[in-house]
Amino acid sequence: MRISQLSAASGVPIPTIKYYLREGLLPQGEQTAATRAEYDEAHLRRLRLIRALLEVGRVPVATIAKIIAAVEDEDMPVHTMLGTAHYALASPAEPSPGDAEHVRARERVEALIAGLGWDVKPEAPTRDELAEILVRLDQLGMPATDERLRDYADVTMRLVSEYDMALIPFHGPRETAVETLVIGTVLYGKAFDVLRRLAQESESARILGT
Amino acid sequence: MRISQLSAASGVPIPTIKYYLREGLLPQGEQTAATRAEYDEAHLRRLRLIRALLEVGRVPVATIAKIIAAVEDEDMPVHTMLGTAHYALASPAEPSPGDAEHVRARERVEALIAGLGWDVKPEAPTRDELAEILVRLDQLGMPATDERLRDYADVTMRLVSEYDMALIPFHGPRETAVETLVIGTVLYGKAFDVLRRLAQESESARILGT
DNA sequence: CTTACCTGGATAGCATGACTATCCAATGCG
DNA sequence: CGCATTGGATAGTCATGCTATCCAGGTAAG
Repeated sequence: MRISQLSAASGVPIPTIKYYLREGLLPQGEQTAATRAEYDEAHLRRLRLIRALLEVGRVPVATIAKIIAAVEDEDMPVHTMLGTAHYALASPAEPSPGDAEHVRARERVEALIAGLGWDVKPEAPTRDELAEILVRLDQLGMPATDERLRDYADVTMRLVSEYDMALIPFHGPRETAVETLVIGTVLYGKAFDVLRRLAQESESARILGT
Repeated sequence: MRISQLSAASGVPIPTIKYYLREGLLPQGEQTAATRAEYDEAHLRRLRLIRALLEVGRVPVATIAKIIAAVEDEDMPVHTMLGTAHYALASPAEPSPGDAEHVRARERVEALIAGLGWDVKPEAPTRDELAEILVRLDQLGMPATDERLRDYADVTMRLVSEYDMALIPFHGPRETAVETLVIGTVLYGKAFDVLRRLAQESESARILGT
């Protein structure tokens, strides 16, 4: 299919598709002539993934590009690729990881992870992300209790191991594994968020008698 | 305290504080003279809330302004105020709520909510948000099973009723109730997200034998 | 006093991110 | 044959969230 058909099938304007091609989010089509290239189903699928990450997950274009680059680097082993993709989805580095409050929160995070017996790399950016949230909660006068964190973590792990990770085809094509991981992280993450807000509304109505 | 002290105490630059004042995120200080105003602890607290929502939750300034406006409208009953704040936190309207796919997904959402016995207003934007995610998952060839959605929802409701809503001082000052709700939605929502990513990393390491 | 420094208020400018528009020469289909 | 389409390149746009500059009135240490 040509670019105009790819555009029609996906609903993405041609200039935007060209932009994604430039940014390396979408692989080049197969050149059939100097001014003609063919696109296929894989491009359409990739385009849908890009739009889902951008529009639902608000993942920056630059982050998507990093993930794609890891997929396309055939020399990278699958677990490294998945790790790269995963870390790319972390929020951009927080400003504070230096002060005393953050260090203390960071220690609470270490203790939590150790207590759960989780296997998380010491340099995972996720650790600082969580610590930063604890700092903010403290500053707002609503510190998170160990019990609450622990409970959230237990529930999270159950769902992750039962669904998110159980469904990843680790030994299939690399592209598919990353796709499944990213969809699990971003789209189901968002689904979780929305369900939480729905549950909050329902509980609020129940408590306040609508 | 004067603006320079507020700035020093919060770490937010003076021009940024002035910007928040202009946008109505922060109430005016008490004017003590034509060119002098006094700020207090409430301003500092509000500033910390704003920064947490912006930096951790990535909530747009315009959305924060809407929430503040609801708090400041003394005529608005508490449950209306909480509803307003809550809906303001929904993602900006999705583009598709018209086509056939979305309508079908929307019906699945209705069925889910009904099946759970949740009390959610028919016009809640959250319904469309969830439907939109289901549409994307379908398009990506990874449709969400009813079982998975149901399981996510059950777990979510347990945590929400046990923590998020249980801790809201519904009958205290209106400002505090909204603050608690918003923190519960945004900061704990983010904490959940980070815990999920930590759990995913740990599971991935376990499965791939690191 | 007085003089250097803050203030609050107003206006304008900037950086980033995600597009969108315009050109251009080379096709290629009818 | 001739005109719409294509790929590639370059530049412009729009929304956000600040940041910088001015200005005149006010404060406060010496």
